[in-house]
Amino acid sequence: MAELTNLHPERNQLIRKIESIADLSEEEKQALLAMPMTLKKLGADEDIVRDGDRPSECCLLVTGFACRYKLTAEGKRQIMSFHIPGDIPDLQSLFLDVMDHSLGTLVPSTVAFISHEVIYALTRRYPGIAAAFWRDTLIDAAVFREWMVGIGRRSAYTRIAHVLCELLVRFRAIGMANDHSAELPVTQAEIGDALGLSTVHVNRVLQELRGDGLITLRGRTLVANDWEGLQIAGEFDPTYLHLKKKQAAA
Amino acid sequence: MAELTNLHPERNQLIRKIESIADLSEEEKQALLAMPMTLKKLGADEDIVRDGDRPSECCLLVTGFACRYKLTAEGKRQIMSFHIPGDIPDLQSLFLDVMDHSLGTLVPSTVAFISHEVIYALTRRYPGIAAAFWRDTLIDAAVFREWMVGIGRRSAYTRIAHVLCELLVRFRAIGMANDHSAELPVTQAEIGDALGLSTVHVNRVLQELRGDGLITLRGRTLVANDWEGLQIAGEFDPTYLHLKKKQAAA
DNA sequence: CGAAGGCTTGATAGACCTCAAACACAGTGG
DNA sequence: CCACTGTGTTTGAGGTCTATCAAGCCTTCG
Repeated sequence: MAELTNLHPERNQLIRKIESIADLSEEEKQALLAMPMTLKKLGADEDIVRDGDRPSECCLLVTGFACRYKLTAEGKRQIMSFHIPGDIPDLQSLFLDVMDHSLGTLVPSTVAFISHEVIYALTRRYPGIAAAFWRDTLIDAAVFREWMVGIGRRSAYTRIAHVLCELLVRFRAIGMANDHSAELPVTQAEIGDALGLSTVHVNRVLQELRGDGLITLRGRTLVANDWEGLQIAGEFDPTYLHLKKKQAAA
Repeated sequence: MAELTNLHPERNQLIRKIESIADLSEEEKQALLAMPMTLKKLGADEDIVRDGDRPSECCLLVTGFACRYKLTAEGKRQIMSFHIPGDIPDLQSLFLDVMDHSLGTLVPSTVAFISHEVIYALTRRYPGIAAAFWRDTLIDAAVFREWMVGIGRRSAYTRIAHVLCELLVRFRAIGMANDHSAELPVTQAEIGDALGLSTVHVNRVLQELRGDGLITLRGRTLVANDWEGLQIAGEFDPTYLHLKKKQAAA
């Protein structure tokens, strides 16, 4: 993934992401780079698509950070996934006409919209792109499964260690983390909404993780002081991310 | 879906299932009916594929009941989905080489194995089949999302009411439930493992649901005495199942 | 009929929640 | 430059939902 043209930084993000999970031919890469898309800037905490919508385009996250979430009847929020630049968080809308959840930004972000028809055409013409996109949605589901185990069966301590591991690995895969440190784009409340915990409890467990020497967390900067230990504490095994070899752990 | 040939009951299950979520041309139906597959009978609580495996075939559930699950380090089990006849629970193995979870039966079942190559060939030749299968895996993910909300943010009472609703609707979609009653193929322990609850607590909440006149449960027979009320109690909205119109609620 | 699995019940404990308030820090505006 | 505001973090004190442990009971089925 060395020399991507710098003409379309938003497309390069996408290529980098796809190449972290699948192989593309040169022709397929060119086709992706040529996709028509319209850019849009958004502030923090803005919805991109809402539960109940019937979108006719998919959203590529170019910069920033986003999440998918649902609200319960009593107004509680469950975040179901975090998304980083290069992700197409609502790719599923290609075949599921009604949104069964919402997609929103967590920090100021830029997104690119690509019409369903363009994507259809691409997948019809290039089986490799279809396979890569399908695989992407399958990995999505794999992450849901992993989170479900955490929320259902693991302690708050383990769960929090686990997301921190996941975020670090995923940031590394797109070059947004050095070694074992990264800028966390999420608040403690958002971590709570993702893991089914209260903000207060997240805060206390975070202190415990610090006390155990696993992490330091100053401002938004997360450092895994003991990467090995953090993985063990979080029962973290990156297999479920289905990254191509190199990108994985270490 | 009136007159399916009775020559291959295992294939008809599949067609019925696919037709509950997508449209198939006559030619595509014939292609599915012609797929080579090998049948196998299994007892209760037997694994079909295991975490870590690299399967070269997919499994079609013909009769019985199955679930996908993971075990935590301490040996706790999280069930991530239930599967009914017609489902292909490990379709994701088509593009994710390593299993990140296990698939097992809950009652004596028959399954049919279809090689990945056969499915590849079919999806390459028939875009409609590819779309239907892709859509199936996307619905899978939609169910994961819904469960995540339940486990993370809803009370045990709501969660249990919710699964009961889901099971009833899905059984109805394949003709295995009359009105608002069905044979539950799961134990209370399994419901607990699916919802992140202990067996004891499942039992107590079930009694509460009975006490509130929402259900009766004698042996394995579940009756939703108050279907409306049960849906409200479970905050159940079948949209996330993405069934084609007719099959949905009522 | 006996065994085995599943269901039910009671008592106790603990993980995590809720409420409430104080603190820290960054950005805004006078 | 310094109050002023707003978000996010931290701390304290209960409270509760759900887990765990331990029996007893009921079906089902060989």
